[in-house]
Amino acid sequence: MTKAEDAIGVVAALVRTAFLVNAVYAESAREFGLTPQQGQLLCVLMPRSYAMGELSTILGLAKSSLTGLVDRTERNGLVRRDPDPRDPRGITVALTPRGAELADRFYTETCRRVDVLPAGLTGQERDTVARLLGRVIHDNEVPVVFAESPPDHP
Amino acid sequence: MTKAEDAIGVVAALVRTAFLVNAVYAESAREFGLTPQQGQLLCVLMPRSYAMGELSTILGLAKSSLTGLVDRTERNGLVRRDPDPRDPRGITVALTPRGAELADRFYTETCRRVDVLPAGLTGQERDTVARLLGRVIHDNEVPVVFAESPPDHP
DNA sequence: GTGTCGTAGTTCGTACTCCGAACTATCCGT
DNA sequence: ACGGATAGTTCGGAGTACGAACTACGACAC
Repeated sequence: MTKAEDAIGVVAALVRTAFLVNAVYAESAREFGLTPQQGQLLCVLMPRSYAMGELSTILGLAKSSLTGLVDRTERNGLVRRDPDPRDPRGITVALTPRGAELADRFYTETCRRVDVLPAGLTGQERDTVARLLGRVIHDNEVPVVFAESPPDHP
Repeated sequence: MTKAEDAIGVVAALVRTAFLVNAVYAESAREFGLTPQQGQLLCVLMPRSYAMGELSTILGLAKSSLTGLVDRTERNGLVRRDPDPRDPRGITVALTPRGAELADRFYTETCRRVDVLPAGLTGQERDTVARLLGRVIHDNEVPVVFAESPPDHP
């Protein structure tokens, strides 16, 4: 049984877990020569490419912020801007081959690192956490900033 | 029952929850005229003051990064640098009255906002999440960047 | 006492993040 | 063809973060 002094409320549990996960995410990105934001961009683009406006919504950034992020990531050769054939104003951002390869490696390694965080939980407890947080994510319409499975796509 | 397609693994659940909580935290800070980092600094300092080196460890920042953060927060009149009586080299960072008042309000409001995220869960489910994440936090020795209860102190 | 080494914080230069306001160019409805 | 929405970019400014180099002091040895 958990001692009373160690008990914690949902709110603190969520905030502190977020802090932990962020730190791990940032550390993982760092070792791939990525900033957390650039890593996140790569992860979002793994399944498919998006327009700037879509990315802006998904990542929760102002469009002007995104321009810079894509600029820098593009300069690193990881993403590419393609014109949208249907609308001359629009562009779509896609991973370059190098970006896709790096995204895969970063994603895999980050999964590995986050996976060990709940190492002290039983398989069933992990499932419970996944299921309950899954509901929270669903209820709050959290965008897919981190996919469930890697290149599981068709 | 959750549909299979909605099922999610622990890793993605943790990463996406972190994303959600961060966004809420940042939004809350913003409305108090704080950056997330400054808000976090205030929250850490709520129970007591710390030396720069301690803060550096707690927040996971390089000491040089912390100097700037404390500088800016100090410039805003929210924290104060006091000399450490026991060691002329050291200083301790403490909340000013204004900082303490703002920290309280920010903390309370942020709690309120994070608290509604798992609104779709039953009381028991919330307890389960709190207990399991509490173990993860404990196992990974996550510093108290966000306290359990507000000014619960004597 | 006087080295010498470690520790506490700061400074400096650099790169990145983020925003809002203003701007350009194009789409779309009338 | 006009006028209002929409897609992205540019610009200026504040903040974040790091490592390397530096200052100043404590602590231990001799």
